[in-house]
Amino acid sequence: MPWLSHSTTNDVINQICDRIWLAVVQRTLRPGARLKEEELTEIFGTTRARVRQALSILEQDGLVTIYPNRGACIAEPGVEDAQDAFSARLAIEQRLVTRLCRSASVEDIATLRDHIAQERAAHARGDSEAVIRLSGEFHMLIAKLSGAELLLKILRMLTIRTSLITAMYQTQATQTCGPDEHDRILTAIEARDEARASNEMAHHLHHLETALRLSDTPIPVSGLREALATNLRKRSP
Amino acid sequence: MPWLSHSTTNDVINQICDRIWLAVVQRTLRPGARLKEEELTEIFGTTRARVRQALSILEQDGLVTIYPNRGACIAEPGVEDAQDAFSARLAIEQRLVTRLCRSASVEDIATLRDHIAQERAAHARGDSEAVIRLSGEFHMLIAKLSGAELLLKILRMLTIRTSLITAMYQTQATQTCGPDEHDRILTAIEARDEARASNEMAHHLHHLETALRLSDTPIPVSGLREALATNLRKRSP
DNA sequence: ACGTTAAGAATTGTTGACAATCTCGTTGAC
DNA sequence: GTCAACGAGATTGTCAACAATTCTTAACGT
Repeated sequence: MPWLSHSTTNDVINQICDRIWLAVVQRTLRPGARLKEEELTEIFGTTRARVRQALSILEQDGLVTIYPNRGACIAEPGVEDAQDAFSARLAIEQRLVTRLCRSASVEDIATLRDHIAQERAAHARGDSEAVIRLSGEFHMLIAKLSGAELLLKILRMLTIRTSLITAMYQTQATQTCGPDEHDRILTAIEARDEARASNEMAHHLHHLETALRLSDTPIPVSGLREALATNLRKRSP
Repeated sequence: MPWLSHSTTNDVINQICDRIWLAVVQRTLRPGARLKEEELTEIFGTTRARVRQALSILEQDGLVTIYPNRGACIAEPGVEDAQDAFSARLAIEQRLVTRLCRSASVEDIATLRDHIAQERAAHARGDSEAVIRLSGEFHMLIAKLSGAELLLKILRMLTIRTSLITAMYQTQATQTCGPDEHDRILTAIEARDEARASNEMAHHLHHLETALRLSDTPIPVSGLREALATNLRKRSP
């Protein structure tokens, strides 16, 4: 259920990381949002040292930016970073699906199919938060099933960037191109057609990227907030 | 001069990370070597908290593994990780050289040519430590010149893995295939021939990997140490 | 009114001592 | 002689108070 076990063995820190990461993915925390240490200690009922460690990890992952002596904020990657991230994702994920075509077991395929079913369900009932989250999880799932620890870690870093970018440059309800494309990828995997799976993945990622590129010039969401109001409080859970 | 600026803004921590990373690259620190916190505090003349932060970062990078309540050691990646790392490096670096073919300035090319000259010099005078270090730096340099922050960070993680693997599974003086192949890559970049540059890079990485794969069955260097003796002291600088 | 400056509040960074855990040599029973 | 329990020493993990920095607010002079 937690998105991904981090490298830390400490449960509390992992929980902090996961919750923040989840909040970003489902748009509860916008890029640029302030993360005060004391606030987090209260929320998670822990000490400031733990929060500090968690923030340090999240900075390594690229989810938050720590301005020395000034605090931590959800990161605001630029368009450059977005292009790099998509570029790298293309390279990594094509390799992942190719590998999965060879190594996927019937259970793996069943797992993926089940996941897509969940996506469809969320899409059908208009639960946009779940759609966004599940859509990202699909790609992480492919990495996890392919069994490559390292590639999973890298893909996580890349997904964080693209998620942030999506949160920043999303004009309106650019539907995250429903589960149909995921289904096409899975079908190719099931048919053990490496070339087709690779192509479908490329098409899918390209689709994602271009959907974002539309809103290239507009200013990031939090730019306004940062420029105008300063004392916004985060909603309490 | 420092291999790569980390994400931290703290100079001391960066220095610790760089020195350890350098020591690993030039085989002063072998995989599996113990890293006691107090020892490091003395060496770098800092506090234990800083050392702890540095170790945490290095763990994120995959250079050290931290065993809870038992201390930190230089990581010992398995052959699986090696294959993944090379696989990812291939994907990333092909993209990097392709990009560099378009964006490289004359100064960039001069920088690369100068670097290869240094490699040749080190190779000529039999300075194997410098050869290993410079050979790795060449790839990082390509990433840096291509201007992609993210890809540089990822390549660093991958290079760490392959360096560790090289240190572990290197049978004898498997010469790190001299600077000639680097030169071929640079020539292709200079000619703006994207396809050829990409191919040369692929060939180069494949060469690196197969040179390692030869010693697949043998046990990692520090496996012996870990299994037999436990109280080895690191040489003092 | 505007910009500047300075004290106070809020927030982050650091330190040192203390607690928890592990390592390893010793002792003792079988 | 072998093995298990034990305890001293060593090493890592945690915490709470203290220090340093930044942000806010308000007063002040021009």
